[in-house]
Amino acid sequence: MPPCSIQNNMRKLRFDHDEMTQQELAKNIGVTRQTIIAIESRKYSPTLELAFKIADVFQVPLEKIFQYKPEK
Amino acid sequence: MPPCSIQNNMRKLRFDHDEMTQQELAKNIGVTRQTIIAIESRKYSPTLELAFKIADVFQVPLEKIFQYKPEK
DNA sequence: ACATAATGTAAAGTATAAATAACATTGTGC
DNA sequence: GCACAATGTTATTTATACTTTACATTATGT
Repeated sequence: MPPCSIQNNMRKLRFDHDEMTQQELAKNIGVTRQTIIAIESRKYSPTLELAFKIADVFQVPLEKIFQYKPEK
Repeated sequence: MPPCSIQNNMRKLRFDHDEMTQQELAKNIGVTRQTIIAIESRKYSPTLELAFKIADVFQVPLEKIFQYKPEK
């Protein structure tokens, strides 16, 4: 099913960061693990706040993690 | 009253772009004028999709428009 | 003064992100 | 094999972004 229109490479970033688990990431940015799962699997897009927080954790610019892909 | 934690300089960008009106901007990105008002006045943050679309219209990187300011 | 364009404000409804909880799957090590 | 950690799935609920409508304010021009 066509999830959301925002791509991301959080999985790669987690593993590049000492194989950080979803649980750890969730705790770092103050959300639940389900939210991480949903974003990684593109069930839905994160809010802008969350996107910034995630970029903060990985110390990369937001656009290096999230890319907008218009549906068509 | 500090509503949302995301700052932006959309007003400046609109006027820098030939005084683009809220109505025009709204139409360009496919939302209503109320949404533009709410975001500009920081009643709430845009979704990540919307933030990307706005950056697209003004042809600047997302982070040049929106800055995250953690509440403290 | 009047008309109109641009911006602002507020209420009620819809859509979606995030929380919470319970259970299922996959993988790794012992 | 079993135990446990990490990830995935589903469902229900809460919070919030966005829409729609209607009306108010401010500015500009004739």
